[in-house]
Amino acid sequence: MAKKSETATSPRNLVIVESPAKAKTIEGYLGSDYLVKSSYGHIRDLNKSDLCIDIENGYKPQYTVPPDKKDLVEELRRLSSKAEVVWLASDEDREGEAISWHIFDELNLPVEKTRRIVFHEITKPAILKAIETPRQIDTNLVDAQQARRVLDRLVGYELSPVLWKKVKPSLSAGRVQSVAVRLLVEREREVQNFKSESSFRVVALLEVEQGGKRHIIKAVLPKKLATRAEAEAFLQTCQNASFSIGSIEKKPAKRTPSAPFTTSTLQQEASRKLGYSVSQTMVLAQKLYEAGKITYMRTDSVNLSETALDATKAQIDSQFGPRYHKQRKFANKSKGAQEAHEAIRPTYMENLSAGGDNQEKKLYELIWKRTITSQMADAELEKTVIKINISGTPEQLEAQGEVIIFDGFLRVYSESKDDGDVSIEESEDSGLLPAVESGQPAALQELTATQKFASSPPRYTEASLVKKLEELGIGRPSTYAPTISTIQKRNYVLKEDRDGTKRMYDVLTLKNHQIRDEVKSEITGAEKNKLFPTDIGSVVNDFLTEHFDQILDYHFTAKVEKEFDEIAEGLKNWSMMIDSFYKPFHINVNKTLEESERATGSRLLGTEPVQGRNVYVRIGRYGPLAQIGESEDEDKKFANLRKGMRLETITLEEALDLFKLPRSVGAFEEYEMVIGIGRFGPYIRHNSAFYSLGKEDDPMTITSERSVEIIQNKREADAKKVISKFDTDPVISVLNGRFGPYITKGKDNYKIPKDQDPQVLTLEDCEKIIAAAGTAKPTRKPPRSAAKKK
DNA sequence: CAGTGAGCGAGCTTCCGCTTGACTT
Repeated sequence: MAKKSETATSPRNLVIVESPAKAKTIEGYLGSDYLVKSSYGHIRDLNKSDLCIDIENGYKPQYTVPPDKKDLVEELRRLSSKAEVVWLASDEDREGEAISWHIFDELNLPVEKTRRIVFHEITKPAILKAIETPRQIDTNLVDAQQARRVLDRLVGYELSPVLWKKVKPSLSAGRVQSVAVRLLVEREREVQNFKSESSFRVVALLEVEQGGKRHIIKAVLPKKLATRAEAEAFLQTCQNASFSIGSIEKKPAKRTPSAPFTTSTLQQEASRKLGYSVSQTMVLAQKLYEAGKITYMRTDSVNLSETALDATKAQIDSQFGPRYHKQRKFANKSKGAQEAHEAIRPTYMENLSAGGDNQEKKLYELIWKRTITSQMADAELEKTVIKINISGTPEQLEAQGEVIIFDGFLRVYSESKDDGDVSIEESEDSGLLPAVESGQPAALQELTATQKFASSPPRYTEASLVKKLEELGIGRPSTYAPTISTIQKRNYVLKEDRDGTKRMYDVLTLKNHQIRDEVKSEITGAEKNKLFPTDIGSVVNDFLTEHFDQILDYHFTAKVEKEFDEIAEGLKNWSMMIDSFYKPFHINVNKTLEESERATGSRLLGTEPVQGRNVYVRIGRYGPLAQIGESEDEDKKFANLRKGMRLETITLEEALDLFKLPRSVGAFEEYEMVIGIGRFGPYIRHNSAFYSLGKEDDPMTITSERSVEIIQNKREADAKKVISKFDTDPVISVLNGRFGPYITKGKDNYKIPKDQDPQVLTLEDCEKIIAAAGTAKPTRKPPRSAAKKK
């Protein structure tokens, strides 16, 4: 590839796009008369440190070029002054139009040499066509973006300070993040309040004869039995009944592939199939994009270019045969679809594999499969339903079978479903059923009625939250991942695993005309990588929903989006739209600041049994706490809530238990041993030293003897810790650590080379090792506190 | 690191949506 030098033959045309990877591709299509540069997104914005909106003057925004964009803007200024024509080729959506306008405005480009062009796929014909049909900057669309920008700034920068005063410093609120947190808080409450009702599900195994062979059919009773008594009665009816095949029904069915990936569906599938977090998926996709392997990864379009459709067809024809191909054009549901990009797809369908490491390869494979299958034929199935008669009751059992007649797209890929999307019936294995005849007898092998508990609505994962936000029209492909990380950074939300609890359930079995009764156990409610609202998240949410219900409304974004569309169509003036929002909003902000109580999430749990004083929980300066007595009382007592405890769900008993620690378990070597629970778990304090309890020790019941044992074990381990000390240099010593022997000097640690014996190292040996490591970075302890610092 | 829990209030924090780098090994 011949590299163009811009100084040698200064090109007459400067094209500015948003992304450098895109610039590189396009330059290849356009020949030497064109220089293609990237703006790297927006080149200027409202300054962070201030509101930067002139409320008195039609909400005029004050834009600044951020320091890290100064050089870039200067370069674009220089190149554009030399060029004869500047082509502004940012994306064809609201933000893209604004990016072009900001460049135009900031660089003072003369109108006569400026052209606005757009294309929604990066193919040569699309680019050339765009060049042939330039237009002017659409100022209505730009105004719609300014309205969006100004509204978000006003909401974020007026609401957040209310939280600093009324809840806690450094908190934040915004049109997108606050609704995301609300979804989680409300779902968590649904889960907590869920009363799991149980019913009995009946499954029968029946033996039939067909073609001289015996087959087992699995059949279910379509309706669930509400009570144990009903289940028992049903089994009794079946106890001496005879079974026979009733009707047999066959009907064709089909399955249809999904549309190609958008940002949100890619995040969901990568989460379900590969276990990637939302941000992990984006980082990997970015690498594939930069390497030219896939199209742009931040898109809400399901559209494929003509080029891509042709390439996909060719690939299917050669790999699977023409019968497997079916051209499909997918359209976006939202009518105001801002189709700036294509769907996410491989740039070259003939690349079956791509990506630097294993994770990238897996993601690429997912994208390739999803793209290919979107253009493949339906899978054709035959569904069979066999009804089974029971003598002595009109109830029938039902066996379902499904046979794939033609696999179609299933040959490559089957999409997985979110939690809760799959009903129990669908998830059952339903394969081929034997070719029985109506009236034929069936012999009951076994019939069970199993108690099943209804499950609560599922907690959100990162990806399912993104899905929900997208459904509500909240947030954009470029912000899903950052939003998810913001609400975690603010400590509104925690992503974690939770252990389930044991639950007993009844199983009634009918076999050999005998009914047997069993109690079995199962683990329920275990969660992996789910989002849980924290106490602070819930308190902030309740405060905001109480005082700013308009902003927290799930349809607020949809409502303002409609107005932005009207601005874009020239039907509405943007600053008037903002004004009619801001005036009442601002009054409400001031009213809330003046009138509302501090939000602490305080709850009165009950009274403590000895003196009958009130027991509260609330958020204190250092987090959630329990309190005995009134805040005015001199002798009130406090205790921290422990990890996993929540203001909303803690009981009086659990709160009272918190006050039982620290407690003394007697004396040892003339010092008291005190049991407590600190930041790092349960401990024994003895002679101002701390000893951690083992996992098997319960701080409430641990004995004096066991405590002494723990202290002595720790002392022994510490004694083994020091291998050598040197009198001449007390800073240096050889120690035994978690990862084996090492040398320590002050705060720095050094590895001991494998060929040296740690036991016999002299001070000189140590100094040599340190000097050898000298220029290299010493192995440091992981910076634990770094994340907590502000 | 194993506490604290308010208070005068300095000076700080904060939004959403475009897009990638990089102090070094």
